[in-house]
Amino acid sequence: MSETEQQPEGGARQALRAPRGTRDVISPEVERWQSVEGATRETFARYGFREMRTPIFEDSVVFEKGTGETSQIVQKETYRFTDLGGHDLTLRPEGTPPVIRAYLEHKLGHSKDVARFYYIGPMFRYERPQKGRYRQFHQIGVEALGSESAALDAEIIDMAMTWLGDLGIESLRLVVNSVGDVDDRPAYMEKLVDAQKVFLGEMSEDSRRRHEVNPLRVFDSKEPEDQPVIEKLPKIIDHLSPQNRAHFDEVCGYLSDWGVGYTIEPRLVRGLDYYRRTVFEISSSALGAQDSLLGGGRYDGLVEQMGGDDVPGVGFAAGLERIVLALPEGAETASLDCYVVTVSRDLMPQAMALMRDLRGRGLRCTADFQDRSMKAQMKAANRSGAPAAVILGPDELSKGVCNLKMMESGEQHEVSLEILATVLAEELHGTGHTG
RNA sequence: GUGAGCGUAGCUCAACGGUAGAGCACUAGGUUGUGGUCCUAGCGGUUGGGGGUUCGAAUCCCCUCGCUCACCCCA
Repeated sequence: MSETEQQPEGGARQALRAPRGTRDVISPEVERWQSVEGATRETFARYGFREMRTPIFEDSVVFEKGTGETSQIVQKETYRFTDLGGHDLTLRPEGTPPVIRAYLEHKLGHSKDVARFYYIGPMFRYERPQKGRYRQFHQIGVEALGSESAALDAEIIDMAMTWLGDLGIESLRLVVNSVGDVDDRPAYMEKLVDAQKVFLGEMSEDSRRRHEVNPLRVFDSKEPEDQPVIEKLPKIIDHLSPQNRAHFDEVCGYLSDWGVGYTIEPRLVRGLDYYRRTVFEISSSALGAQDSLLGGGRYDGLVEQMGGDDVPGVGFAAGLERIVLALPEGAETASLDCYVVTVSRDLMPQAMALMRDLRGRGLRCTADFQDRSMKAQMKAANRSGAPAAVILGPDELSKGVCNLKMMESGEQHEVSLEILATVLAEELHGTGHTG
């Protein structure tokens, strides 16, 4: 706990960097994020979900009650601090508890309709960074509160698969399982713990620890030595109560009817403690060790645990960074319609006026602001990716025209300044450069 | 928190004990008003930071910071 100053920092100038585990999302990557976000909003809207934006920090109790005081996330991975007013706050490590907090705070369950929300935003966990894992990462999540219908579970799983498929992500693998609830979980846990005790000597050190902390997670072990043991342990899927078994079969029935490919994975046990009954996970082989793109499940009981009525819920969260990583290569779209080039620097006022006019008509344009030679401006125009260059010189201006040069073909012709915007729009449309 | 690998110009890399180089990129010129090819020239690094060994360190040793991958955990 003792803080020792250990930062030589000898040199005069130490480059400033983004904090460990955080990153800057810069063009062209940021355009990929934007396209994912746009497609996400459209897809979710088709299923009746509305966006909810909650604060990125909450009173720490929100996560203690929601995520769980004993969970690893809350115990070891939160960015938790006391603000100047003495409030105990936590940067949100996941999206579900804040949504439920807001649902309760604003009495959104009042109508008894199923409340459907989605969120997109940063989450924070103090972990060792790795491929597809960051300290500030971004999640896209959905929550549906107010129904325990298996149809809802199936719909949400279907939406998740449709969504990721529409984004163009290939090699998706959907696994589903049921982890039971109060009806069958306590009895099963006893059986599981007893069974594990028999094999303790054969289990890895990590799994012996899991046995103490969270016996279910032994199923998650990747240790080779644990695999034979796991095979012999009782599976919760075989110990479900009749009603939970029926619920799970119904979910699977829907998926089968719809042709959604899935695998029942008895070993799937999600990390968060609040999951009940249906759990699912979608992974992609396009990623490394952190191959889980999306995970979710039902969390009946969580709303009550957070101080509300007994409202059932189901949802999922997906990692935006991982989705972007798994995305297929896409063509870059031009971010400019034209680049304005002047023959000499004293024409800058005319160039500025022209650009104001073009922008007013909805066209995207820019120019060189460093008084560089025309050749340099043309190089910049080329680099900018703009499909067209608009050239202004004394000759053109005296005639009230400009030279419109299409960069790809190299063709160039005079166009009256008055109709430039229209002509340009037509040219761009014709060549599919409207991006 | 644990383990392994790696940090040299904007980028990708070379030099592996004798005071740092290439390609690409960038800038300018060849073209007195025109980019993307070509040619020429130029800019650019106290080799992540600190300490040590040595006559001499990018190169060897230690510490530190960071990156990467994996464990863990999870999106």
